[in-house]
Amino acid sequence: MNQKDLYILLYLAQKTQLQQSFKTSTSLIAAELGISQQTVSRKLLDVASAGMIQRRVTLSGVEIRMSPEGRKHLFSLYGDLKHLFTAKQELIGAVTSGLGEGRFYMKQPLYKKQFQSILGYVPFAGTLNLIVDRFAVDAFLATKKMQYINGFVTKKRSFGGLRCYPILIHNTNNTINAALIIPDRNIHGHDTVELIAAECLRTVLQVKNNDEVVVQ
Amino acid sequence: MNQKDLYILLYLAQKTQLQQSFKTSTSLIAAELGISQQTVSRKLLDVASAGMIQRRVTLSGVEIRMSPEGRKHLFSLYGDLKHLFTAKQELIGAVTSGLGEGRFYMKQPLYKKQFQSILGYVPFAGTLNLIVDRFAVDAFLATKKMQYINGFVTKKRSFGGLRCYPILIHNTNNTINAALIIPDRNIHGHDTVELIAAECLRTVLQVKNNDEVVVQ
DNA sequence: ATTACTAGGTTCCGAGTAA
DNA sequence: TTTACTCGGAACCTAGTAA
Repeated sequence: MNQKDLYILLYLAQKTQLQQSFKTSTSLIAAELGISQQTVSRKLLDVASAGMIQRRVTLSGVEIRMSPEGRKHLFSLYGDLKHLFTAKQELIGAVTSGLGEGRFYMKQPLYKKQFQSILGYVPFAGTLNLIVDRFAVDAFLATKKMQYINGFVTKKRSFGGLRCYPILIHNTNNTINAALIIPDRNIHGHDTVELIAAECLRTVLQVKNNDEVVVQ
Repeated sequence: MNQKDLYILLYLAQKTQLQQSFKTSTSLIAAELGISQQTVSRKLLDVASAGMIQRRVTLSGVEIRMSPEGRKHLFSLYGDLKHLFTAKQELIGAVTSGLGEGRFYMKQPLYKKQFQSILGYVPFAGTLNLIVDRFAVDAFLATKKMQYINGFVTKKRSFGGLRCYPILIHNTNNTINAALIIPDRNIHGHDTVELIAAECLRTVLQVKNNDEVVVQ
């Protein structure tokens, strides 16, 4: 079967739920897929001759079933996608110096209270900054659960909200629960992320600037 | 993006593992996919302008990344396939009279012994025969685990092997563990399957000929 | 009403080649 | 070496229509 006809097979798989037979007509499929009746007729013949479906012409249209080969073909695609989406995602970053701002933020009681309830611990007063690939961050975070830390206002100034992703951070020295945070008012570009944990990450991981750590 | 270009996106998803960037060249992809360099160049432009990938031309080729939209697109496909393949499969059949052969077979000690070890019980001496859709059987059994019952020879005659699938059978009256068996020497067409259980299924399910039961 | 053939029009592909 | 344009030819799609 031509790779390009995959969408036809997917359509038929949906309609047959992979096992029931499906009574329809070429013009009905044509209307649903936005192509001509003639093309549907031809495509069904193609897909059937590739052994992907069983096709029977009746008085009132066509009756279609997925064949074992068709199911096998789609199952293999399913396996590939499953592998891609469930593979352990990780983000590699190099340690860099923060601006010392993190320490100030982490001391705010209204942040601390929220972190305690979301993460189960009060973070160490200081963040570990990592230089990462901005695109890799997007992809990595897409697979992680986000929890929002609300901003607030004090007499002196206002503090913005933060997106907080619980993660695991490790290098050759250690592995610890931590959280990746992205302030709404981001002082870094998207090439830098901040990590917080119950303890001082620099100490626990025994890292200095430019050392690599892995976030999972 | 054109539905037909899905195979390109799948190829790129594999190569990038959905998140890493992937340095390659149009001619390299062309060779791997068996199409021309020119077509690859055009397809990459198409897929990129559909927002599915991020593409950067470098001195030595192209660098490709999946975009969030591309991942979303594939994730939705993954979800569809997952739904299809993990949906609870069931087989509906109508009770019919056997030829009384089942009872004879079920009395053979060498079958009984194997059933005991595979199913955990000695089946009732008699089978319940169901008329089913032969294609639906294939599809249904494809999702089930098969266990083989060996044939054997006695002084009087030889007995063939059986394929045995542990299943759940139910109707409005009851639900019980049972097994679907398909003799290697099938006396029925593929339109009939035989079911065995610890007890007499006709009695437990309170069924007579033509009543419907569901096999899961 | 169907499916599916033929014919012609459109799209798509790839060889050549510019940048 | 690249990517990607032009353009001729191949592949593909759909209108018309037979069965």
